[in-house]
Amino acid sequence: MPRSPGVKPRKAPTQARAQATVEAILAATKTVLVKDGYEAASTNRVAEVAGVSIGSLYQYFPSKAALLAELIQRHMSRMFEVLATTAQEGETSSIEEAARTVIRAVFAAHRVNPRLHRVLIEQMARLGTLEALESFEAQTQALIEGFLASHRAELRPKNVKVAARVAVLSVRGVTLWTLLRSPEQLGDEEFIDEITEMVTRYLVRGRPEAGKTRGPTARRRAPATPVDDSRSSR
Amino acid sequence: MPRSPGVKPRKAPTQARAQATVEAILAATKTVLVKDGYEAASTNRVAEVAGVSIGSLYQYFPSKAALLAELIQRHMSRMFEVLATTAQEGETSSIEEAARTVIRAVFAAHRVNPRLHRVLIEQMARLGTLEALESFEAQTQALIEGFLASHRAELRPKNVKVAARVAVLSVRGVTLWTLLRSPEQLGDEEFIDEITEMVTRYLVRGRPEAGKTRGPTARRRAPATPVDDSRSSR
DNA sequence: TCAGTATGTGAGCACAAGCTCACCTTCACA
DNA sequence: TGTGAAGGTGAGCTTGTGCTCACATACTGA
Repeated sequence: MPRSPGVKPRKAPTQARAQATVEAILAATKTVLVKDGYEAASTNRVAEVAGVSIGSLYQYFPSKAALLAELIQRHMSRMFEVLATTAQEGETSSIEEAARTVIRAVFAAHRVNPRLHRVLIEQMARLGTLEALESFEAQTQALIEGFLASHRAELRPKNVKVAARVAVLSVRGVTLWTLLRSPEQLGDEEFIDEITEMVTRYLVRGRPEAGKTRGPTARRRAPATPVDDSRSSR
Repeated sequence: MPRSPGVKPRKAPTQARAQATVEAILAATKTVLVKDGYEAASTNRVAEVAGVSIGSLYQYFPSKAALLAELIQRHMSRMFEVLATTAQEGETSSIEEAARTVIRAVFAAHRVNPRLHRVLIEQMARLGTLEALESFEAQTQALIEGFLASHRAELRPKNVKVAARVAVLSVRGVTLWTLLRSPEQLGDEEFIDEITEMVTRYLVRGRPEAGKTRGPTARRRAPATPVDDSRSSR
């Protein structure tokens, strides 16, 4: 079932003009994807919205899948940067603090243009093995493993590798499933805190009963969603 | 983007002969889905594999989506039964025991024909709002909430509703993401134990340092996968 | 036995997708 | 200033889809 025939860009644009064309195509892909979903996002439609001829599109992307692959690729890179940055910032703080920061950041990242995220995730599942994804997953794994290793004193599980795997998979699983099934919860601070609590309790040694209670957990809301999800359709 | 036009069965088969046709069609759908994925699963193909004319197919299913919807529907029902049964069995045991049983059962259920599961999940994401799913989600929520409420003495989080939501979402998220990204881990007992540990630590009050250590956690394997995934292709 | 309903058939329609290719335009640079 | 490469065009081919419909056959019950 996993095919992925010619998912790589056909040729790289060298002139600025061509670069602009490629960007226009990708931007149009996003737009159409968000507006009409994957099914309706025909290459002809994308080209039209990009204000570019269908021929030009196929000059740079050998197939419709390649379009998606590139988008996913870029998305993953940005995601990893967010992770790397926050993880690095948390290098000196406790596991709990770091976990909170990272989880917050991940949720926040998914609040940006959730509709696009959704489509990308669906397609990730569909495209099967995609090196971009594999490598992202591996990098993330390594990153968190490194972090946990450097906090071994505080860490409860004896096996760092397993701990990292569980933590990464959980957060990713929860984030994506939340995005798919109840995206509005992506901004629910109480929910985010609870996820943090769960992960922290798993990771940290000798956690007291009440945890670091962060004030009354009245239903707070995350700061105004940084929506890039402008002109959402329907 | 979420459409779902005519996803309900067109008419119910009354004679046994017709019932058989419907079953053949659904079975063929599964087969084709597993073998060739969603894209390649054309209605013509399904009818052919089912040994039934395309007209008959459309007699009972108004659209291709209806086929998927029925499959998902049935799948969800079975899933809920598994949950309900194990949860009921665990009614008298500790949260930890119950959690372990339920999580084990869920993972086991996903080890059966993972390829089919995968396609169904992908389509779940795509079909958007599907009452079957909503209702399943709600029922599950209620079930776990009930269980936790009846174990309030042992429960750490003050808010039962939130606790249930977090637990359900986590387990579901992890299960599905594992299925999608590393299905081989569905049989990794150590992994399952760790997930259980995580959820338990979140749910249970005053958990000791080492937890109920279940012997050396050498990499054990789940009992031979109960594969119905026969003649898997490629 | 036989009307009337339930079930089953499959050629083929309507349509739109992905993609090609023969051709034109713009650019870089000797 | 001219030439080859890079960039861009879009009519239209091919393919295969989801699905309909006019019809044939099997079953049921009076």
